[in-house]
Amino acid sequence: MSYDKALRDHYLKGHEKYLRHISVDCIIFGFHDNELKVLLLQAKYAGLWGLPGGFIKKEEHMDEAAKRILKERTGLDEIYMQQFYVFSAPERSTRKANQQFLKTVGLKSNESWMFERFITVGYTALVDFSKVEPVADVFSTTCEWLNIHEIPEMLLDHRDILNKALEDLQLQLNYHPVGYNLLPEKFTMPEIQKLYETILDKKLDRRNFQRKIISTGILKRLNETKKGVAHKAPWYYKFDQRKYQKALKGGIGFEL
Amino acid sequence: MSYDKALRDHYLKGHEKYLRHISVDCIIFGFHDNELKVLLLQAKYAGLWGLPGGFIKKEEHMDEAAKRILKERTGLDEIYMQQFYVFSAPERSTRKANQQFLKTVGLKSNESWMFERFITVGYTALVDFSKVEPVADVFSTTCEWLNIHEIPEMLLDHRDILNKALEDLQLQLNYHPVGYNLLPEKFTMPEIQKLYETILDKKLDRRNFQRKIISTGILKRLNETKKGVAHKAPWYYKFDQRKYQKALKGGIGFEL
DNA sequence: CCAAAAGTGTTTAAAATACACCCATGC
DNA sequence: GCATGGGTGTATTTTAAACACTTTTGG
Repeated sequence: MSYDKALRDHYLKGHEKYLRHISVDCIIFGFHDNELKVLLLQAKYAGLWGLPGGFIKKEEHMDEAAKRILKERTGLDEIYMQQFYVFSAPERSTRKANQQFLKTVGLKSNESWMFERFITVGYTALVDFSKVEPVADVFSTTCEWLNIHEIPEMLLDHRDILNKALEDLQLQLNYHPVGYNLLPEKFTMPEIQKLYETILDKKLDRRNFQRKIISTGILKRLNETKKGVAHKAPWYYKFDQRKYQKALKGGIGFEL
Repeated sequence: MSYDKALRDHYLKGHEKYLRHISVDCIIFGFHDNELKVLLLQAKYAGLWGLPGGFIKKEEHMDEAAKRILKERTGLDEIYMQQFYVFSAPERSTRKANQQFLKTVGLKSNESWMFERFITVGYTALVDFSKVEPVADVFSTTCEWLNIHEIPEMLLDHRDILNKALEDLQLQLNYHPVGYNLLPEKFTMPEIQKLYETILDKKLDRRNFQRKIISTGILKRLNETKKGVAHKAPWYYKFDQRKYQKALKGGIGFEL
């Protein structure tokens, strides 16, 4: 099936496979070069950036749909994802944004389920930047990591969704351990501190941070230090998987 | 239009008015006789109890749908409602639960949008028990307040939804002021304390509670005490609307 | 005047914050 | 040997928890 044929098919018959009116949008966070990144797609026709998203199959759990979408864009599997909010303004999915697109596939706006109203559920994922191989979807020219502080204009209400996800992430930080997927297997104390500082967008006291993160018990110090730095070598740590998973469910009580 | 005609119509043509596959369920909490109550409906045919729910009109914001449903069951307007979770298991809305119902309206299960799969969004509301006049919907024989500790068997996954709502409410207590709708216009310190104790399901220290709740600034003490009690008369308080609303948005930081 | 329940204050413990000194490494 | 940045400890402040005595009111 040719590219355009497949696309036409999706527009005309996608509703036989997917639930109408509901979509899922994923906010995929990564951490690299001491910066918080988010994975975005650049739309073919508008040129604007958008969140990786998709639809729910007729017999699929919404959580599974989110994971499937994540896998399609990143190749990653087995990632913890969490819904954080439903965006339901009737004017949020405007047909205007897709007029260009419509022409190319030769459809009228009343011919496709894709131009009906959509309510979207936002999901967040925290992933290992280095393990991601971004893959664009059929609507997009490219899929890339963008610095959280350098986000260009976005499609529809995606900017609002991203902002809400960020807020949510900052709140999550107080209840759930964060970092397992964002950091490499082993990491130093300054590295995990920088991650927290980046997410919270504020400086933290080095010594108090260390005391608190240690007191949660989710870290294990390795018998190994970082080499090749022009100062005292920091220890490597890794997450204690058992306690980390326990904390993911039960929560940890600390504030920063 | 006769009752059965209207119902048949809803089953056959409701999808022209409402979005398919998405519903809203409301967990409406009230406080009375020092007990936390929840407003439930008893289904006509199964006899089981269910949450007040409904659908989203084609051009309606989901928040508006929730408020409309609340109003239909309680008569109340202008109530703060909040989405707390989306329930999306594909097996959650089973046709089996509605077989009895099907017969009475003389429909086959593949004839109505109502028997397709539904994803539901949970909303919570905290309302003034005394102002509610419960009204059953067309699927139910009765609409009543039930004590949170005496909930009978419920429809579908409604018990899970209720449990999640309760958890959410307990968490909310740490961030948002609670009580404006649950308590009468003026109330005493022991009364609001009892409310918090009921929601959290644990005893709180009288003196420490008072100090904390006062320190939030959301209360104003009136120049009036409760009369006719065989002991020292407690002061009446009311909420400082300006600060209460501010705290609703900005949050208040305290734990109990 | 007594029982019941509210008002208020103090002492103690724990947690968060601020801060200072020492140590290892590469240049 | 010195600049850089990490490791560790301690004093201080703030917040939470535990607790006791006094006050008011109806019966």
